[in-house]
Amino acid sequence: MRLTESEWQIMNALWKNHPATAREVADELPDDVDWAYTTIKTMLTRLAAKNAVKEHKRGNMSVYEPLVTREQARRKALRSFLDQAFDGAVGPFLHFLAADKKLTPKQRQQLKQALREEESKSRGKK
Amino acid sequence: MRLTESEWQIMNALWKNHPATAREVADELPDDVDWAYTTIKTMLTRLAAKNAVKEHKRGNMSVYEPLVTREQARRKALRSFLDQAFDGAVGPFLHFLAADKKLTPKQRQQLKQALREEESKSRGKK
DNA sequence: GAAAACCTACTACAACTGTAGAAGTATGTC
DNA sequence: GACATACTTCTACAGTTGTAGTAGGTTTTC
Repeated sequence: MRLTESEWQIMNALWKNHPATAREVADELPDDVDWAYTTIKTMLTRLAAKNAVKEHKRGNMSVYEPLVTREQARRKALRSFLDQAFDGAVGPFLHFLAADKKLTPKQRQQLKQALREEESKSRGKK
Repeated sequence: MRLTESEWQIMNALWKNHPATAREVADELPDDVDWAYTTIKTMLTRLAAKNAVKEHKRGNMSVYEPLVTREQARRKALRSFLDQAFDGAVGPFLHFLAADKKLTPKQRQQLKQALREEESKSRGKK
C-alpha cells in the first residue's frame, strides 16, 4: 500500500489530528496546499478504498480515521526508497547518509546519540 | 526531475554500465524484470525527453548515457522522501532510522563508523 | 419557509505510467 | 538476393494520479 504524493499530504494532516472530517483535514493542510474541498473528499475516498483510512458516518457526515500509522507508512516508504535507489541495501545507504555534506555537525551528533540510545536499549533487553 | 519506479530500474542498469545500447541495458536489468525490448526503448526515450539520459547515434544504433549521476538521483529521492514523510525534517528522520529495530548491530556500527570518518574528514578541512 | 451554506456521491478529464505491438529499415547469413 | 534478425520510430491503451465540477440532499439562518 503505497501512498502517492497527494495522499501523503492528506495522511499527514489526518495523523496530526484525528478522527477528522474532510473540513478538518483541509484545515490541517499546509498553507501552500490549496485544494478544492471536493479534491480532499476524493482523496479521502480513494484512501478509504485503499484501506489507508476508515470512513465513519457521524449523522450525515463522514469522519475519517487513519488505518495505517505514520510509522508504518514511513517504514514502507523507506523500504521503497531503499529498494529503488540502493537495491535495498542498507549499508550503502547509511554511508551515503553519513557522507551527506548537508548534515550539520549537530545532526551527526544527533544521529550518533540516537544510535547510542538504541544500543543501550537493546543491551538492556538482552 | 523525478524518476518513476520503472525508470529507476533502467537507470540502475545504465549506471552499472554505460554508455550502453538498449540491448545492453536489458541485459543488466535484474532477472525479475522481464520487459519487452520495446518497453526498454520506450523508457529510454522518455528518460531522454526528461534529460535524464543522452541518446547518441552510433551508426544506425542508439547508445545511451546517463546525464544525472546516481548520487544526484539518490539525493533527489531522499529529499522527496524526507519532505513527504518527515516534513523535510532531517532530525526526526535520523531518530526514526536509528530506532529501526531492523538495523543490525553491525549496521549501527557501520553507521557510527561512517559518521566518525566524516567527522574527521571535515575536521581535516577546517 | 425560502435562501444560503454545507455536505455527499458521482462524474470528468488531462497528464503520467507501465507495458508493449506494428511497421518499416538495415544487417547478417546461406 | 531472399530470409531471418535486429533496430528504430510510432502508436496504443488501460490504470493511476492530480484536480475539480455538478447535482442533489441537509442544516442553518433570517
